[in-house]
Amino acid sequence: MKNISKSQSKVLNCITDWVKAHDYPPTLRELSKLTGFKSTWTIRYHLNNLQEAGYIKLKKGFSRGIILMKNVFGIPVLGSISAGKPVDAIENIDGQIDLSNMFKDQKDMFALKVKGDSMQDAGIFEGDIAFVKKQLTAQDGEIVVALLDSEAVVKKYYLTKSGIKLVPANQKYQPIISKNAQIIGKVVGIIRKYSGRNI
Amino acid sequence: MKNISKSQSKVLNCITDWVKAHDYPPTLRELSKLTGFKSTWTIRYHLNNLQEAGYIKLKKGFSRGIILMKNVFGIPVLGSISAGKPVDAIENIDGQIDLSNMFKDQKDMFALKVKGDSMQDAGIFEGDIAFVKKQLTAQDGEIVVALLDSEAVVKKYYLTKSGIKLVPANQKYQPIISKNAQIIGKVVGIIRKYSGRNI
DNA sequence: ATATTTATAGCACATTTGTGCTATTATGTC
DNA sequence: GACATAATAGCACAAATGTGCTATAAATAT
Repeated sequence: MKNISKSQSKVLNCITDWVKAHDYPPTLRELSKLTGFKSTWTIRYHLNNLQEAGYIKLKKGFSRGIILMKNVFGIPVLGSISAGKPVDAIENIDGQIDLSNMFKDQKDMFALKVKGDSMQDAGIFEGDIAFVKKQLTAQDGEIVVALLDSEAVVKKYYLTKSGIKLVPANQKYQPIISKNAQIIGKVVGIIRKYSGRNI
Repeated sequence: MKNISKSQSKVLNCITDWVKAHDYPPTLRELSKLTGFKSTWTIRYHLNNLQEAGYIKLKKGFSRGIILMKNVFGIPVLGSISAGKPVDAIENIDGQIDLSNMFKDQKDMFALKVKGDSMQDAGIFEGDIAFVKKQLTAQDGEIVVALLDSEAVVKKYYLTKSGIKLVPANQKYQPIISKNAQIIGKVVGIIRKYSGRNI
């Protein structure tokens, strides 16, 4: 991304602030008030430049037709932290996590609250939220959600001659081999929150 | 939430669809086209009812002043899955995960890509993204990010007479006691993606 | 069958909003 | 200092947009 002038970043910051607060973009005149620039033309001037620099996209003729390119709700991912420097030193930022886009493809996705400790050794604990992509088949070694005796279980999947083998990641439990286990989906990710509720 | 009529849910669905596609709410006339209702008054009629039912909030005088109460980008969380019934049977939905709001309080938050296997037994693996809330102190037993010899480490925190004790969750590694370890923040959650990149 | 409520349409109007143009002020550059 | 360029202001205007009102159709109750 090109670097931008002071005025341009002022406008950009006002847009992101507004979006954070309202969940929708501002109009030219709202930006005019926020930035202090008294002419809508000045705003458009900067908006056009911001668009050329790749920071926003403008929809002609639409009110509030400003689309931010950088996701507002992202969280910075730090690559490394070194002593002395403050944590928010920009140089260390490795990327930006956009939680909204983290598990896109959402129409074929659902989430499941994990019960029990059978997948403990795979780092999936009781209370974790598992993100599941709906599919009826799986490949060996993938972690799946399967329907077994009208109960949903999270296990590792293997296909054997005698049927589907569902392997827990915990020595306390035994693998299950079943001919009528039904695969519901594949676990594509998990999320865990250490304090407070997850939902 | 109150239950709503067929027309009302039609309008609501059109709004959510629009927001998913555009990232900002529609105008009355755009909704008119989407729903097929030919009068803007009809739209307002339903919008007012949707507001009373608590599904949206209307900002008077603002163009596109519709605020959705349920987060659009949420993923349904299934409480239980039972045999026979299709996965998306609505009755099973336990809640809705709103990833954007999952780790709010974002100005004091950052994320960190976990390196190494020292927290393996706590279910934190290499490659996981840890969400960290910036703070300079911690309580016994909490998982913290600490600065040790100009390197950031993720460990369990304990305070002892001889200094800060940082305990890994892996028998392969030994606890570290240090007088000049500096707490950067507390790990409030983790997220893991099983295939593909995380950022 | 009649009355009442609910749902939809149509239209006029004031306000909001993006657009286009010209003028003025700063900021450099030679 | 003269000149060119960038940045800001002001204003007029048409299109978009929310608001308010009345009329009509459909559904429901009496």
